[in-house]
Amino acid sequence: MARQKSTQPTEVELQILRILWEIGPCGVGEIHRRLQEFKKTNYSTTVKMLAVMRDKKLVSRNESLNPHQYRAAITQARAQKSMLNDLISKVYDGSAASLVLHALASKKATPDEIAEIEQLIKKMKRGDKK
Amino acid sequence: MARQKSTQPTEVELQILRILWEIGPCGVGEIHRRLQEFKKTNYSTTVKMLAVMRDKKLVSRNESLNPHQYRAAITQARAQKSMLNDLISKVYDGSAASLVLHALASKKATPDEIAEIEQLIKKMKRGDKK
DNA sequence: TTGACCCAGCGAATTCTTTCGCTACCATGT
DNA sequence: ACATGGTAGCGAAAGAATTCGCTGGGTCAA
Repeated sequence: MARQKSTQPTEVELQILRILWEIGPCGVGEIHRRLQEFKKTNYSTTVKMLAVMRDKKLVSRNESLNPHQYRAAITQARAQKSMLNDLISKVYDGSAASLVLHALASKKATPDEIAEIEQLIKKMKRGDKK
Repeated sequence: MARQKSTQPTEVELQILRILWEIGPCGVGEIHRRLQEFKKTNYSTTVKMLAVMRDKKLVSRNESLNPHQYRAAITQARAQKSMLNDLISKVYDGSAASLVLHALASKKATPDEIAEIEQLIKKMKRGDKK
């Protein structure tokens, strides 16, 4: 009688994934060193988290190398989409549009980014017409 | 030596908040009944969750009424924004624009919503110019 | 009064998450 | 051979989230 595992990566798992996404496959040492930049946790903790994440299939590792080399088992884009869809359904009642409005209103995008968004919207409108 | 409280409402808390946002202030019974539509948890559980949420200031209640009347202590818009910003910083490296692109690409918006988004973008561009 | 029923709450149990202590295995240099 | 330092892992502890059992309060009708 308790809670069920979330389908999404947790806080710390996400921090580790972000490191792997940024620098690519590497050993525990490197991951730990990066983690230290904003967390003061023990080396054992990092090793353990990686073990847990292996159980959850969030990372895989190559044991033939020494030290063992870890790599993210999911792409950043896929994780982002998954978490975004989660948020949309759980907090925005499935309305992606109202989320977009909030996002645009609160954080300002660069002109380039705005242009990109406009392009996408044009494309969507064409798609709708047909 | 463990994890720190998240600043965001949890899964169940969110479900309860959504009920309160939708139907407005009400007693535990009503909340529990709505909750049952997609969760088969005990009445005690609902009461307990509301107690926890009161500790966290997510809800408040009026005890002079009988049964006690609960109301959300945060608005839906505020919660949405807060969780959205969380997601942007944690998973999108602070780039609201790339989140917007994902959101628009994966979920389709209605023409009306797209028009609204276009309006906002126009407004932003004018703002930038000045 | 007694039973049925809703309301309220405490404290414990369970599961997930995060953390670490302790142990041990290599290398490499002294 | 022995200390040193990076690597690896297990098992336990602590905290957070979620669940419920049990208890006791009212109200209302038979």
